[in-house]
Amino acid sequence: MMSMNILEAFKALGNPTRLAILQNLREPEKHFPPQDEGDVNVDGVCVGSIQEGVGLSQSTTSTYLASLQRAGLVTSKRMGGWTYYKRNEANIKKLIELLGKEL
Amino acid sequence: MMSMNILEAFKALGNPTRLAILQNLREPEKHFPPQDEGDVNVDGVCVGSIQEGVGLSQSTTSTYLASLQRAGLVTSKRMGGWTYYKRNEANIKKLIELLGKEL
DNA sequence: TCTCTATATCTAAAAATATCAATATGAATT
DNA sequence: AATTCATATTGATATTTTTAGATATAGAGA
Repeated sequence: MMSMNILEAFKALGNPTRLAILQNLREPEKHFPPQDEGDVNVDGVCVGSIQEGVGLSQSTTSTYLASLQRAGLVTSKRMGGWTYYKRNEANIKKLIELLGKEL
Repeated sequence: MMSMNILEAFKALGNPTRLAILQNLREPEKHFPPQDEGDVNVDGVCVGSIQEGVGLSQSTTSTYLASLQRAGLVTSKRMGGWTYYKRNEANIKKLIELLGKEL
């Protein structure tokens, strides 16, 4: 299990789009359309759907998701041609606990 | 009382120096020298002492402190020629609670 | 008033980030 | 194998952040 790093998490979330992505992923079915393959609640949301939500280019969206993943805030799962991203709830919880202690 | 903004807090703390300043201010007497006027625990720490700790220029240190203050994470008090900065514990608590709910 | 001393602000340069278009990759299908 | 679709990566530019030096300000004391 990844050990969370406060600074890296802050850097990733200090951007309005990346913060919004993580927050929207709290209630996937509320913010993203249903998917043919993969349940948004179970498997995560594909990059294309996330891109529509944020209104930025495909490449920027992909880069942002990679950044959130490096910070340990989301996980990705490849299924066929799609990549599904979802929140890493365990790490987010860990981060909040860490903040309570060290911030 | 200022209402905390998650994004602004993340932006301010997504910098290693600013994060370290806030963390060092948790235990002022452990990280900063005693002051002739003003108790580091009660009144806060003057800019000069904070600057020594971070090893950056006076102007940068002052700018960083202003940024932390705009984000609601510290307060400042002017006494004579010195400005003393201390943590805004109420807002920091509020921020952590907000993160627990909204992040 | 003149001069220190501490801090804030202004200006400018260098470094990092944001962002997109183009291209590459990889899986599924024809 | 050629095509298509979704995503990742690369290359390039625009914007923001970082950072320091110079200057301004304000209080304390000679």
